[in-house]
Amino acid sequence: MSNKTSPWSKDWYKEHDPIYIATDCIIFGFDEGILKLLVFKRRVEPQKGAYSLIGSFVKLNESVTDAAKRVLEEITGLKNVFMEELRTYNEVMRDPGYRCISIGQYALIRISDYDNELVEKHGAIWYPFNELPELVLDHDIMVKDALTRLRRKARYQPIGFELLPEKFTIPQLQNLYEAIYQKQMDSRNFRKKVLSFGVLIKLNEKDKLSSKKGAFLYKFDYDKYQQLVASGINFEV
Amino acid sequence: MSNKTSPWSKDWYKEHDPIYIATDCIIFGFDEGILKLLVFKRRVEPQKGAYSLIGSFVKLNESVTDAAKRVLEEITGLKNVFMEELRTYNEVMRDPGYRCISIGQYALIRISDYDNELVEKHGAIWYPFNELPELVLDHDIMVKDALTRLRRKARYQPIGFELLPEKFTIPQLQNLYEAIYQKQMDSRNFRKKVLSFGVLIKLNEKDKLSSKKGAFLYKFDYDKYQQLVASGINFEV
DNA sequence: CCAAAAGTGTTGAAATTACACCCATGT
DNA sequence: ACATGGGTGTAATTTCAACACTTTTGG
Repeated sequence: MSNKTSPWSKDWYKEHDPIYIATDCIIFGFDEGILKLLVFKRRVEPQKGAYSLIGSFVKLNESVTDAAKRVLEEITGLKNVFMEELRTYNEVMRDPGYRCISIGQYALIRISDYDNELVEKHGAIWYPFNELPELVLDHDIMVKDALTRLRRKARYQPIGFELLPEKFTIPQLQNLYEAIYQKQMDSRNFRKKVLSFGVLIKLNEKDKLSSKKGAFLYKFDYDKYQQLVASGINFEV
Repeated sequence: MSNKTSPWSKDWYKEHDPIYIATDCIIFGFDEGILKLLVFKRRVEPQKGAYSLIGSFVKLNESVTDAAKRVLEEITGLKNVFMEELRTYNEVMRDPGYRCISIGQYALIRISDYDNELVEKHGAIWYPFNELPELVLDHDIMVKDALTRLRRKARYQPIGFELLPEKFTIPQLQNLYEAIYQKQMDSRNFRKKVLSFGVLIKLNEKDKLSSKKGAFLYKFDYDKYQQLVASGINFEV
């Protein structure tokens, strides 16, 4: 129990059952054309050596969102990442330690930004999505759910940008979508579609890392995007 | 605290903060062309007389889903209703009684089926969606969230059928969609669309309640629907 | 000069929208 | 006979999917 004084004058609900609340983060990254997930190798018993998602118990005086932000910053050094609640995992016996409900949250991070030293210090590892080890408890299910959500969400909201550096090329964006949906797309149609939304700003710079010709860099126009959303636009990719 | 014996040999998480968990149900019904919500007038202090959603604390030995089913059956007499988790409401100070996280769940029920006596006995009332009174705590937000979800969900999964009687007419179905989306639709296009999915079985009976000519009754083909979903079909309405 | 990735348009098919009249029947 | 809601088809538009070649440049 936190040793801060409680902001409630008394506990009106004493006759009910309190339950432990945890939050587990399904953290996606995108690097070298591969979708990756940040997992964590347990260094203490029980289940030492087993892989799990990154998570934490929720404290009495913090919201679930704050708890997730806290662990995320602790391990990656990043603030202000895109994060969204997935669902609760609330089966009575899901956790052998005690009754504990976990709230899954998935996060998208720019893999170029994170603090590698911090990540290693905490025993966290970026795993290619296709080569994930088995995870503890119901964390495998959480990962599956998160991918499903990411796929659905990316269809009608341009969240893909959260996984790319601030400046990116159209082919990079296409690679990301191909990694998310695990299928090839036609480059002409893809370009046409994403440009048609009018939320990409073409820059006067080229990225020459992946080709001799070089590809123009773009950035995402958040303001324009907000306007369009407000006006009720659809963003199916 | 429930006085059953705990299925856990010991509490491994003693040093963490337990929190109360509640679940609140956003219960939609459809009656006489109007989308309705089942709300509840508090008959005890605090906030006696205020309206709230129907909810319950989650017990140590029941899942959140079970808790929601329990209150739903208690109040409507119905089992096996369509219900789905919406999201958690987890702000630290959302409940002045004590730290309590609520898990919102929305349910769709056939308004023809519920047990009216039970509903009245519990002080519950069907309110037209457009005339809802103010609700306690953050329940107004839950309702708003649930409507948003219902609208999104109804676009790609035929959950509308959950709100209609087993046998229904196409005009009834259209009325429902018009109530959900608050806009008029073209009857020819609507009919074409819903029939094109091939999940409606036309019956040899007519419903004559709303017209002299009478409209053919249909029922929903759950098996066919499952097949189509398995084969990866899209159901945008 | 050549390998490798970037960039660009057109065409046919399919889906979506808009739109107006006849039908059946209870009163 | 008439008012009421049920039922039907077609044409115009838009969106989507398929498809291949030219450009640039570092090595």
